[in-house]
Amino acid sequence: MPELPEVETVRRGMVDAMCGKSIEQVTVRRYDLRGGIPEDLADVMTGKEIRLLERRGKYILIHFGDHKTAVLHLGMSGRIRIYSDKGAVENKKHDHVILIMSDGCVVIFEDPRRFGMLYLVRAPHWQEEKPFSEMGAEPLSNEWSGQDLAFKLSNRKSPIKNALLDQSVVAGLGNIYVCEALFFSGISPSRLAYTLKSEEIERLVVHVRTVLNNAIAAGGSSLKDYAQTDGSLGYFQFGFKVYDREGHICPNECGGNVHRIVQGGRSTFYCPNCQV
DNA sequence: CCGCGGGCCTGCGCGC
DNA sequence: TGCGCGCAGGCCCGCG
Repeated sequence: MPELPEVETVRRGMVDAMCGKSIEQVTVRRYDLRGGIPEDLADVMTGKEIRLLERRGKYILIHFGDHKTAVLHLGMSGRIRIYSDKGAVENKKHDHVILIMSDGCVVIFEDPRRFGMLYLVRAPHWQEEKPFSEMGAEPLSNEWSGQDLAFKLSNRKSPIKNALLDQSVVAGLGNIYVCEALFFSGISPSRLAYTLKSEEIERLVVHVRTVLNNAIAAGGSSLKDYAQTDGSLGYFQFGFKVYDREGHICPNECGGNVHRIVQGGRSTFYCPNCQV
């Protein structure tokens, strides 16, 4: 799925269309997404005013200011499309949930692979529920630091690549941005997490933040499935240094080239020359 | 408790 | 042009 920058881009796109407005009508076309859409979703959401849209890791929280909060996750292929009025709406095969807002604007949750999720949690104590209760720090917040990351890595025997994909270590990273951050940090993805020195961990924190911020500024990355809420594409994918660039020369011009290996069943891209 | 592999779905690009 | 295969940004579960 979209990783943190794409989810943040989607959240920002949803704010104007939804915040301060109420939901007039909810249509659920399919309930059998991963985890299942709750049967009472429409009952709970209809008529509610949206007070706040918040992101936590790769999740978007839709707060109504009452005892329920809706949780949206885009899975691997989820999208949100927004139309400013009903007349402009296109119907697509995998449109699973359609929200009509009080001003006539339409918000559609589309997800071909159905790995996405939309469900309800208790409010205001949603952070006490899984997966939020087990989630690591927000990497762009002040609560995240080299010290925090070092603590999380101190007993980890898995490769640093795998550890950074674990949402309980730090929230919101996925395959792309982990590869990119490790490249900028000059750290091999195969290094066992607990062997990183504090100075390397400090570097990693800096580069994770930089790569995420740059990607958000570019509107995220558009691979096969991801687009912004107005259908336009992010363009950060043109800035990838190593991700999906197997065989290309290393952007550091070290004389080496980008390799692909498989870790935990997923592709990792890196420069064996620059990343040690 | 931890780490790994498989499963969940559909669509796309590639090679034959 | 058509078809089968491998692969994809994530997460959860069960096993060792």
